[in-house]
Amino acid sequence: MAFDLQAYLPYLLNRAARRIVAGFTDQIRPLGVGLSEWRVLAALLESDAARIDVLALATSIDASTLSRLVQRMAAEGLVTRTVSESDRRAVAIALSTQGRALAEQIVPIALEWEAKMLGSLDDATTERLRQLLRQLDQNLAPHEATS
Amino acid sequence: MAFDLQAYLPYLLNRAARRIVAGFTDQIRPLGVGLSEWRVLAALLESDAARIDVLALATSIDASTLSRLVQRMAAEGLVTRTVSESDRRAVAIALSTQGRALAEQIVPIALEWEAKMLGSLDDATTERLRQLLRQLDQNLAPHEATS
DNA sequence: AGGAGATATCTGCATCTGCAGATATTTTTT
DNA sequence: AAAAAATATCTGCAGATGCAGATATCTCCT
Repeated sequence: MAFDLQAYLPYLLNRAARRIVAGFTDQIRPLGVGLSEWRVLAALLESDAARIDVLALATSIDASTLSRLVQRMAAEGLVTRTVSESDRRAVAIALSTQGRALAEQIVPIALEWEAKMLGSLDDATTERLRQLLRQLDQNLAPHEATS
Repeated sequence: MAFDLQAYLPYLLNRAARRIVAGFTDQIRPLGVGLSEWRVLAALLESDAARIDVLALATSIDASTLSRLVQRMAAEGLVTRTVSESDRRAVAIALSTQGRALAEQIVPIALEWEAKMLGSLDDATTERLRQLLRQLDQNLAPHEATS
């Protein structure tokens, strides 16, 4: 049976993904955050006061996981949790001053790792890669409800 | 602070990877195997009677995880575990008849998902992608011991 | 041969994660 | 307005995973 795991694209994709997660995570651990925390911080840098479900979408983290994560981050003083006025089921998550400082401290590290991952690829290739990854993601999207 | 998580390559890489894992895993679950089991089966299709550490390298699964995984797969009758003659620390893992049949049953499903992921990309682009992913992986490799 | 160090695997443990099912609140139906 | 359905978050649970530290065996040096 002909099957070459080492040439199988989903495997290669996973391998590269795990690799960068491992390296980056190691580097930010001393700052007291893991990958998921960083994703939340990064997402909040863009749109502050986001709800859990919005954050879940932005970070690709499951809402239940995110719920617990955000609780811990709030306890650590990185974010604030405020019950929404208009919808008391919802919680608005925002960066605290400390959280923002931490996020801004990590951004350059994240960019370093992106650069390290890309190595000597030129800008055009990088852009092509970004486009390809988005395409793959879209091809795999649960279902295109062409409503 | 300018940072766009949605354009950040490591994130995109992870997202695509998780997506295909989720879909593929869902599809093979009825067969009683998860992603890791499949990786082991696939690796064994190529080089039978591999040791744990070799399998760990081939599948990117941690040796301790793999140890437990292989024990379970042996209990399920998918693989055989044989203490090596020449080195009694080592264990040779091989596909059982049943394991091989299962592996060969999954191969076409795996290829389907690869195709689904690639969508309408032509062969040249696919090959380019494969090359890029390998490049990224190499750029991130722990350390190039150019011994 | 005897011991130090390397190697292969296994076990303990602590964490992360996601699904399924609660709970609380809002919106839509009737 | 009451009931039904939808929505946002949270909790219970059970499995996967990886690191660190055992354990067993082998290799090399003296």
